[in-house]
Amino acid sequence: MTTADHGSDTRGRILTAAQRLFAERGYAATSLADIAAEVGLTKTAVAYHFHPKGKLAAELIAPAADDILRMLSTSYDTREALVEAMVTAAVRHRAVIRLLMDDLGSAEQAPPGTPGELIGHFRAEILARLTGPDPDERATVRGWALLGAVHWGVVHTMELPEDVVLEQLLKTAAAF
Amino acid sequence: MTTADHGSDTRGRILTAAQRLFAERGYAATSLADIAAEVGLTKTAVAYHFHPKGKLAAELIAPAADDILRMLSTSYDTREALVEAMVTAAVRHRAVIRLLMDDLGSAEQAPPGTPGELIGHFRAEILARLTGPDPDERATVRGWALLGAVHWGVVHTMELPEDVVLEQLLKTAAAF
Amino acid sequence: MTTADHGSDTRGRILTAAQRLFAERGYAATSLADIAAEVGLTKTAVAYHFHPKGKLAAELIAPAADDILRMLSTSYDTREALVEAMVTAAVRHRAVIRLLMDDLGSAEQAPPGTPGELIGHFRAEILARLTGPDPDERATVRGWALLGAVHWGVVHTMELPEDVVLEQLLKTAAAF
Amino acid sequence: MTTADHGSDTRGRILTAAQRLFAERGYAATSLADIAAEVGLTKTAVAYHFHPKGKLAAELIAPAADDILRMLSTSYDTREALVEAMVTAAVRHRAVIRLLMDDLGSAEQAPPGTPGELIGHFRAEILARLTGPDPDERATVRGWALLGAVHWGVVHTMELPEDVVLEQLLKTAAAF
DNA sequence: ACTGGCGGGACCGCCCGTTCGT
DNA sequence: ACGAACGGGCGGTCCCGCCAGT
Repeated sequence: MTTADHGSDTRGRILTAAQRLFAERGYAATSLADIAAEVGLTKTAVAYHFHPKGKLAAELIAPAADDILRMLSTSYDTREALVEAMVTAAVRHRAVIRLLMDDLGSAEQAPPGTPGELIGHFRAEILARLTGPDPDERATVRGWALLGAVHWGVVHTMELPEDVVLEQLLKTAAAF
Repeated sequence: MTTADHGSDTRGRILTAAQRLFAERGYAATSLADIAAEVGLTKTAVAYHFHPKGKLAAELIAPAADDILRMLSTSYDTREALVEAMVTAAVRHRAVIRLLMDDLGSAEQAPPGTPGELIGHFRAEILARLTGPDPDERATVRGWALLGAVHWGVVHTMELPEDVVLEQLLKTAAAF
Repeated sequence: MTTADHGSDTRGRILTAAQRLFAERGYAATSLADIAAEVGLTKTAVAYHFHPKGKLAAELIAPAADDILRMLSTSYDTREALVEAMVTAAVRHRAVIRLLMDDLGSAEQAPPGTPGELIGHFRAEILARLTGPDPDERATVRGWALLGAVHWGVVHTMELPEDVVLEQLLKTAAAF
Repeated sequence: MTTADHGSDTRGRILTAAQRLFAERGYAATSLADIAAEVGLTKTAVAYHFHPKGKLAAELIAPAADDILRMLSTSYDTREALVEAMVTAAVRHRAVIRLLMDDLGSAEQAPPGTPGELIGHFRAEILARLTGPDPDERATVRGWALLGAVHWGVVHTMELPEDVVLEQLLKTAAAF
């Protein structure tokens, strides 16, 4: 209605299926055929809509990436505020957080231009914000630990209500 | 020198190379050819020593798996003691912890008998120990978060001195 | 022309080529690449149409297997009638008889479900019908000899006219 | 005792094992490793004694081949006499007849020099003797049928007493 | 918008043959 | 005489990408 969703929105259905499968098996372990089968199409149809495979991931993570980018360009008064923003973003985009923080960074060789490159920078940037400039070794460990806590806390609790996860994760992260 | 190391210990060199590559790219993303190239051999030579590919992973994680198993069969007085044991084990085996906690669980289909199955149980068991029996949703989130903190805290700080990582991670985990 | 033959009937051409090569070299000794080269395709294209390799064999022997099955479920008045039916079927399907009676039975491990298993039963069943129930050793030898006569008489005379082979084989078999 | 059987006659044990496996699975489907395992050796040991794999087959079929050659250079008064000689030879060498008449002829490409070439000539020669010079199509069919009868009658009755097989096969062959 | 057909490439497993060393 | 170690090559499977149709 917003614009014009032509034919029962195949694109959307592909996106949804891909999101699920990527979240379950990971990006590299999910083939176009798997996705196609899930939607009831052929591999070609999927490839038609999302040309190379990477574009599927790119489109899925786009809103999340925007949020993160915005977060990164914001200056928070306290570390607590930053952590809160981070956790909130992670929970809101939990369906694709694995792609953003793990999968694409390792799976692809990250040739410049692909999302893979971007992922690497994300993690590095967020870590930098968490640890401050020129961090010592201990701060680095703490930073990664926090990132891991949020990541796993979100990824492995997909079946739990979103607000519960958010609330608890905020509490947990604050303890760091 | 002790007994007779025939080919300047090719097996060991393969193991070392594989450990590095698995840690960097993950199990599934590392081919026998990659490992072979790293050691200066052909795929065939690698396959000769470890056949099939899974045995390589199995041998790499064996000591770590033993430690974890021992940990799981031990009853600790306090939760703190359990966490400490867990963190210590994770750090000591940090070179293969990714295989143990992530990679094999997703990569392989986990047909019964393969290590993949074992991995799944590991995580579930450890989580159960952390959260106690019949946990509520919040405890579950906290449990996964702790696991994630340890995992990432170890995996992404491979170039840092082991004792520093251990010390800091113990502190961080205690805060949970 | 009838309906729509898309790619000048590649499937059929593959089937034909495979039939020839299987008959000449045997199933196991014929690779997908061999077949592909014969048709002017790549290995991939062949695998696309018949996947896995076993399906090629399965499709080739299907009509013959049906005939044999029908034969086995028919009760003939005289032994002569049975032999005649057997010879007729063998000659009619001479292009694939090697697959049916020899190749698949030995080549594949015959894990239940594969055609290999079926082949073994075929031979055993036919033999049982020829020798009658609870045969003595001499009858067994005679049975196998008849089977061999038909098999070789058909397989090694592929370039001879079908009706000549049939006629002569019927005469020969009757002498048993 | 005749000469000097050095080390518990490893050669002989390899030969025996190979004979069995070749008879069961066929030449191509039997690997050097299979044979080695059967004898309790490594592939290398087998390869040491029989250099390429073909020599194993060659040595196994040598006595049988000699018999056949002698048969082919003999002129028999009647066709019956020829058939009798043929059947007798086949039964006597039944353990390797599959190699002689089937396996090597198809498995190897028969590059000149290998036994494969020889096999092809064997069959052609024997057929020629059976059918006479310049045979018509019907005689050819009959010839192959006889060959097949003998072959299968021998190959599929390996567990039966040799004399029973011989006696019955002579009778059967006479009916042709 | 969607499909069938096909190519190219990579990976693992298998097998034979060979060079060392014992 | 025999074993450990290693190379080269092939076979089947899977996956992504492309092109011509519809």
